[in-house]
Amino acid sequence: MTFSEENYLKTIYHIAAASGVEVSTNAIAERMETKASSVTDMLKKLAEKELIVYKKYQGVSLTEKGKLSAKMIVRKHRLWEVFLVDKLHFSWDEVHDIAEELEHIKSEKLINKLDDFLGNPTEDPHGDPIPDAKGKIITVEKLLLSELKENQVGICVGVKDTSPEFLKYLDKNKIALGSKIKIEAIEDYDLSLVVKIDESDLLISNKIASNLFVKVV
Amino acid sequence: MTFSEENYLKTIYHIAAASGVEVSTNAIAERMETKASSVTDMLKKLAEKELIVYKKYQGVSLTEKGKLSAKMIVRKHRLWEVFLVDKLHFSWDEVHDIAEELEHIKSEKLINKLDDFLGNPTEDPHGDPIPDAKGKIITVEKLLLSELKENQVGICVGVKDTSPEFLKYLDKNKIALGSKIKIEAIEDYDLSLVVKIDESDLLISNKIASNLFVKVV
DNA sequence: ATATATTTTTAGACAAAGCTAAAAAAATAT
DNA sequence: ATATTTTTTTAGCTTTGTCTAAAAATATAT
Repeated sequence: MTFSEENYLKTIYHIAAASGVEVSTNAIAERMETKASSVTDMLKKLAEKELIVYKKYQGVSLTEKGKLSAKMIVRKHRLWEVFLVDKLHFSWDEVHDIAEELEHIKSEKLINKLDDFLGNPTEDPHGDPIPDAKGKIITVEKLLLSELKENQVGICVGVKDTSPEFLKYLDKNKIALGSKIKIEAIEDYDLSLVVKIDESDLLISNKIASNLFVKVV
Repeated sequence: MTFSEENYLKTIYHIAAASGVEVSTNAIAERMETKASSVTDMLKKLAEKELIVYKKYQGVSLTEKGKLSAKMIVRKHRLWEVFLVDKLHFSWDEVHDIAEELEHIKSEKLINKLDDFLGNPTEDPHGDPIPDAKGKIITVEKLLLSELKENQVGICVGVKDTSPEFLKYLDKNKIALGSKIKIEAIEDYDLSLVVKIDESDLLISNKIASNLFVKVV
């Protein structure tokens, strides 16, 4: 499989996971910052290889084979992210682009040895689950911080937006995976929140709260 | 720089290091298992980018810029090999192909952090020197085992042939970097050697001895 | 010194993956 | 129900890196 094929597969996987339905040509094009015509070409190729089910004008879905391939790419991406953060001490906002390259290294033995070396982590530095060697994914049920009510307490378990900008904001405000977040007050007008992060108070916007996953305690 | 350009540069670097003179189109083609016509095309491109000096029919040499680029690729290759052997416990005959892929990952920060993580090694698992971040290479003077006289003692510091076949032969016979090798006798007829590896006797052919680097003690 | 052999380059094709512009299909609006 | 808009596909072109076959340059041998 080429890098390009792998990238398409991964993109389709992510969009499908988020939407649940058939994935449209335009959705893929937008996400990959490419043209719809290029996407159509690639879809034909992936269908030919039986990695996706494709009917003209009807959008695509992954076959079992395609889904497994996609999960293996995601597995590689997330394991490398753990390596970069835990072993090489990169910050969580720096690792995505490098992992985008590392995820294409082709050696099952390598990735399984890396998995062991890292202690078989189940989540990457952003709280996203890491599929195991068979593609199995353990999902923790989690809520957006914006879904909590006043006085509820959550533990930060992941981020929805993984952009460097958002991650840097979190660093700056001492919010990390594992942080205890209590909703002190919700402002009706703009849905902004007064929260207690571990022991200090902070005012955060609804936009921030809508991109933070928490597990209610 | 593309993967392909990097591979050409690295090949030219290795051939030049071994021969010292201009590198011929055919030598590159042979080493890369490609056709001379493909090489010619690429040479024009690399010359255009001022990575090599190329005059038609006269062979090529690396510019300073090209040499530094090549060294950085070699640096990455060898550091990844150390990672694979030291941290992931691959054997030294397994790491070359994976490192061929990893050497193309583009992040200076990554490679420098990896270097630190590995303890700034100066040699890869085959005894080859690892260029530092500036391209500086520390070379230990070393001899081929086949150049020693009877009763001389050497420490194995590297291999000339890095093929899996040769490396597996060495493993099988308990020869590793650091092994103490004493020449007990040299057979005039075929130049085969009776040697003492650490504490046990072994008969090895001249071909083996011509691929083992030692430092005389 | 000339003929032969080898090496290198050129010319022209091809596959992969992208693009633009135009055509076709599907979705939406009146 | 028809017209308009949006989405998707097709057709044809570009670039990168490869190839084969033929031509040109260089090296070798007689």
